[in-house]
Amino acid sequence: MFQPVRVTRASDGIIHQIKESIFGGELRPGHALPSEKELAEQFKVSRITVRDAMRVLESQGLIQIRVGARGGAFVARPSAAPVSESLTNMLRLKQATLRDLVEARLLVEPHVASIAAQRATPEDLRAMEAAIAAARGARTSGDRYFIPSSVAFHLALAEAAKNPVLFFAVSSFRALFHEALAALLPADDMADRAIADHQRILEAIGARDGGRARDLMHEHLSYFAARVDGAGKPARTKRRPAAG
Amino acid sequence: MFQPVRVTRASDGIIHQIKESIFGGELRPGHALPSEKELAEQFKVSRITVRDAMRVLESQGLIQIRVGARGGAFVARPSAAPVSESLTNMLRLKQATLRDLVEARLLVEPHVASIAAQRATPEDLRAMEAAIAAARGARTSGDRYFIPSSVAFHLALAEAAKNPVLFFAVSSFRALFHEALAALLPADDMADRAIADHQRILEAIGARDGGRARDLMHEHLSYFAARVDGAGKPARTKRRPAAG
DNA sequence: AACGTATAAATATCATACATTTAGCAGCGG
DNA sequence: CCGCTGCTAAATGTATGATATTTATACGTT
Repeated sequence: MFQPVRVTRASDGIIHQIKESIFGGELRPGHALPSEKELAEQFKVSRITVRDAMRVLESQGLIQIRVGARGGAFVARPSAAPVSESLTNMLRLKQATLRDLVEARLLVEPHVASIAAQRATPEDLRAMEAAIAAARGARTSGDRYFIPSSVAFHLALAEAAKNPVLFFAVSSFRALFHEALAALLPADDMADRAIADHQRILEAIGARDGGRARDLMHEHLSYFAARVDGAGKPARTKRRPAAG
Repeated sequence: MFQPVRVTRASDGIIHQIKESIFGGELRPGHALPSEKELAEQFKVSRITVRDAMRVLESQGLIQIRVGARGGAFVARPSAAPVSESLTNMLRLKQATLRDLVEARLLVEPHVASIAAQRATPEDLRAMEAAIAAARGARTSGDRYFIPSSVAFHLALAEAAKNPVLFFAVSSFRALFHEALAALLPADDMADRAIADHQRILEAIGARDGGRARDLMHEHLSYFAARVDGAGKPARTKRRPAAG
């Protein structure tokens, strides 16, 4: 019947108020918050309590803290990193398998590719083109780790779908997948195949052929899934001892 | 060429070490960490530094902190809450629209339903059945807010797909959607419709008819999307002033 | 003009003390 | 024997004040 009133922790109240200010638009990305000392005075609490709140806001990716003169807390730009990290943490806790991850990607990314084919702007196409070019450059200069360029392509594609929800989902899935992928030896032929696949997907998107983009993406992911899939290996870089 | 060495912040090192212990399996869900005082001694830092680390770990959903005797930090069970909150934060920052959210759900959930039809265990079916029964009970007792029961059904269904990646995705999407939904007046007929839809989806899953489950889920989501979709309203409960 | 240095502002950390929460126990009374 | 009350200890929450580090900026020297 009655509701508990003021469950401990003053920092929660501070977190809430600052969040409201950010989401309400009073504090926009890039804006500086007052210093810890000033915040402590405004909220009528000690600096410690303010710092607790800042730590949480920072770890959630809402603010960025810089030390030194002209330092302080600044409202952060939206980024997939905290979402991705959060998801990664939970999947590790739950001991999700690579197979689970592959299944999710096969469900989401082909469809995202088809949407991107409908909505990609010229800038999006250029970004994807640039990612492919960077991958080629890295290849010819002998860099065996094509993963960063591969990530750039897929993210540019997800961006082209113009749906932030799907963008964050794709970003998060890929982060974990590539972490696992990087643990394997990156085979040379995989890099070449990836670049060729990306090029064809880009062409389909440029031609506004959503169906073909979807099919190509599905094929692309299936190929790499087969190469990585060690029959349900855990999606974690460090192997646990046998007992597990 | 060279990597920066020891970027400030001792608490980051503590966070890293504790994470490794958790992901490495040395600390399992439910296990208690040493007290702040003991941790401070082990890490050779002050209690403040330890607390900073604890705040971050707690906000990321890796540990849970209880105050009082027998209190302390305990390794948390995997939960979609932190992922969902993270995603919600970023979507608000990016001013994602309900339309974006609906698109993502329409892409993911029908497919999840079809997978669930293949993999649901008897317990899963019972859980879904129980969620529907709870919704009916709440309806007859005059509770207009059927949302919690609706959430329970969809989560039980996502659980039945036996893929933690998809489960977290569905959980996160739904959290934000229902927050927006709750801001509207919950119409009585919507509750009845939802319950009826859920029942039919459950039957399709029970009959192992993945295709029908997918179609029903798509129809279900489309119906509610149409009811909620106010032509691209921001996915946030509090409306910004006109200027925005 | 380039380089080093002092300075100031802010966060990072430390040490200590006190407040608050909460489980468990002991004691009292029925 | 049961149940309530209140004490107590252990842990986190908060406060205070001080020191250490980081870093942009201004200043001065060469």
